[in-house]
Amino acid sequence: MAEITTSLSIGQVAERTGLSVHALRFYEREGLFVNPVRRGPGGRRVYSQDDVDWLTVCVILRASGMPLPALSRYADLVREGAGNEEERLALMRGHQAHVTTQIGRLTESLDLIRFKVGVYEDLVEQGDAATHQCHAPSPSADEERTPLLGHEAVVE
Amino acid sequence: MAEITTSLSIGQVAERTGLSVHALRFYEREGLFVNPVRRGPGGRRVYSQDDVDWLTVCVILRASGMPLPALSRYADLVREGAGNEEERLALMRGHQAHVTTQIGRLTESLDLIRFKVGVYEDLVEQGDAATHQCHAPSPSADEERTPLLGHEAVVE
DNA sequence: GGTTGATCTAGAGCCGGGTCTAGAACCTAA
DNA sequence: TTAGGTTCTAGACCCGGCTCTAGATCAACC
Repeated sequence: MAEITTSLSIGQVAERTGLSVHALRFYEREGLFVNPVRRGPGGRRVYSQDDVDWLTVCVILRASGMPLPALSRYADLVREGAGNEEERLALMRGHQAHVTTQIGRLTESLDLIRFKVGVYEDLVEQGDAATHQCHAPSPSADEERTPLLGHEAVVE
Repeated sequence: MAEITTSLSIGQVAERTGLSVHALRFYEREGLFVNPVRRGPGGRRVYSQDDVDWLTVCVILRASGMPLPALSRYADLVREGAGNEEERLALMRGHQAHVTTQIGRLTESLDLIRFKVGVYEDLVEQGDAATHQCHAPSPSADEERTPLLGHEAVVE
């Protein structure tokens, strides 16, 4: 119970959230804060630990692709207080679905990428062998077709 | 062996790649094509099935976050022909790493999102119960702290 | 009192990745 | 032959999400 309320400067908040001071002011303009940012003497912004916690959540949601308007809407709901949990739930579920499909897409892409990495690993290995053993021409045509994932994938 | 070489209009290619005709012309300007796009009488673009295959790969790589300059570089390497497989490998491995860490980040974010969804599900359920049974006050303060992922997560 | 360094505001600029427009040319089909 | 749809080029525009600038103010230290 030593610290009543931590008060932090914009620079300190930038440090501990990983956001730039510019981004912090920008987020404020965009209405991403739940509580209006307090001002100290001289008109400087004063942040609390709660602000940092909230921003930490924001950073995670942003990193997972939540657009600023959604984040701003979420902040609105939280600011309003209890009673709108259904809407918060809907918002979060929407984002959850979004992230889940995004992970799915990336994982699919990774199949292709791994396939290509495998192909080039083989080619490089063969190339090395040819260099050292002084024969073995490059493997047929440069462009051949190989089945992958149901459709045909060109091996470039 | 019926079709010698498929020739497709820009509209047809747009249809089967999911890219817009605008995007196709834009990609061409950006140097994303391996072979210069042929022109038919009247100066119209003529694409082959190979172009479509290549574009399909491009679409997947783009969807997984490969930036246009990297894609353009990759196209350069393929255009150059055999002999630069090490560099293609490096490029693909770089992108693989990128996608892998991206999936990791999203998965982590999903933990937070799922947590929040759970919290709101509970709150909504309690709210419903309160509505139907006509008592049970809202669960303590709106802002309480709950441990999640090592750091403290605010439940808004 | 002077010199840093952090902060302030308002607004401009930038980057990635397209998207759209205008005005002309071309290609069927009726 | 005329109308509709497609395509052409060059270049402007847009959107999201910051980032940076200018010019002023403030706080702290020597």
